[in-house]
Amino acid sequence: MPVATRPRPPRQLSSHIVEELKRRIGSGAVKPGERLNEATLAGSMGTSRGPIREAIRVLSGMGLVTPVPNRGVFVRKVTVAEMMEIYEMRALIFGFAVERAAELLTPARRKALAALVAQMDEAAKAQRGGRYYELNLRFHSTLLAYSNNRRAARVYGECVNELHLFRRPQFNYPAKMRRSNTEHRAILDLMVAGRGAEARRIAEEHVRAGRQRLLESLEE
Amino acid sequence: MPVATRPRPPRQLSSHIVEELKRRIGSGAVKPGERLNEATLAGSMGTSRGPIREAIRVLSGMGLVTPVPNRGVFVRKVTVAEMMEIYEMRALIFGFAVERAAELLTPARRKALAALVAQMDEAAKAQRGGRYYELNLRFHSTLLAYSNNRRAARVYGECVNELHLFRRPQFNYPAKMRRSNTEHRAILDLMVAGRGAEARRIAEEHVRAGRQRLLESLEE
DNA sequence: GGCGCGGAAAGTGTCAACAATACCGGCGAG
DNA sequence: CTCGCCGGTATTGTTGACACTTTCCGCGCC
Repeated sequence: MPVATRPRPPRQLSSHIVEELKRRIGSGAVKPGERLNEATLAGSMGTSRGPIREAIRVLSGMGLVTPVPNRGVFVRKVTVAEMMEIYEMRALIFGFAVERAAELLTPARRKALAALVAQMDEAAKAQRGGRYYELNLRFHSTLLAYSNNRRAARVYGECVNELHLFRRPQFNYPAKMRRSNTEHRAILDLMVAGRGAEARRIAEEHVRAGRQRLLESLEE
Repeated sequence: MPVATRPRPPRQLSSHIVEELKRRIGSGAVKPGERLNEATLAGSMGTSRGPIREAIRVLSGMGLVTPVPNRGVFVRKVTVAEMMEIYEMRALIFGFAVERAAELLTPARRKALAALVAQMDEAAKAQRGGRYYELNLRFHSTLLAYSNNRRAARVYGECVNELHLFRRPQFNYPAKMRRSNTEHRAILDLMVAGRGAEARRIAEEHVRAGRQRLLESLEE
């Protein structure tokens, strides 16, 4: 009986499996193009194939995996061309969100963003790439939240998720972190100054610059 | 044996169920906020609950329905506020796509778009609202395809899907159709003239104008 | 030696039954 | 009369078993 062997109580819903699978895909534990074996996953999750299949269908609806009839589902393989397209969408939406967030900026929000930038400075100084990466995600998603457009935030989140695979090993060099954070500060300053349109332009360039940095690191 | 009683061979995959459910939601056969009963659906589709559940999970991943643990899934209720947000996204992405499509315009593509505009003129003259609606969707999705950014096309398609419920009963008045198509022609003309940035601005306004028209028709 | 070909193995697609949970009555106490 | 308790019922969550398809490997044939 697996009752005693499982520390956590039997999960109430298959949504936990979705999270676990997203984590495995995002962390690279399962690589793009790989097939998800239902029986194996069921074994490793301590459940039956039913919930696994349902979780897989959720991922399929989100476009993270592509199902092939009678052959199984394969984790989405993001080509470089697709990556470029996704980055363009990210730039577009992020720029939009920055301009909106500038219009809707409050003192509290301004403080929260400034705090994040300061923390990123510290992380860069301490050469803590992982921490910077995490704060960077938070900074961007916070801005999206401040745009008061949940739809935009959702789409942006999906783009970021799919770029995870490519972006993980970035930000190991302090120079890159500093340059990136300089752009963050420029965006925030322009927002505070009420120059939303300019902030938007810088924000778009910021994302495109990130794409360029990633592209160069891929070609090595 | 159901072999002889079923005209179509037993469906190969639950993806047909997904299509059917999307159709039912899009056509208003099941209304927003309504619960999807697995057993009932299974009966009406002539299948078991398993495939139904999987199809429902796909819709859940796409955000068309929201699952509540132990209570079932409910079709997404789009509030007016959310509709505004989605329209903003649509305007943003459509404008972006128009500018890109202008850069990538070829004679063949130009002809295809012009043909659609001409057909919409005919539909408007014949007061065929349904046909105009369909052509209108095609015109927009064609432009998205011509932007050569599949990601943008996908997100745009999702937005349109969720707006379906609101937009269906539009375009019953010839005046609205004509005005809408005038904007289409303006966009295309600017694209052909190589003035992509202006086309983009008009395209954004075109979507926002559609939103405004819809908003007014809702307040009656 | 290369090429189909048949059959076993693996894996997905489907189903019916069981367990667990939430809704909906009525009933009694305060 | 209202509030809380308590069964009955409907519905979701989960499981194991079975059918079907694809894949792969060894074998015989050309």
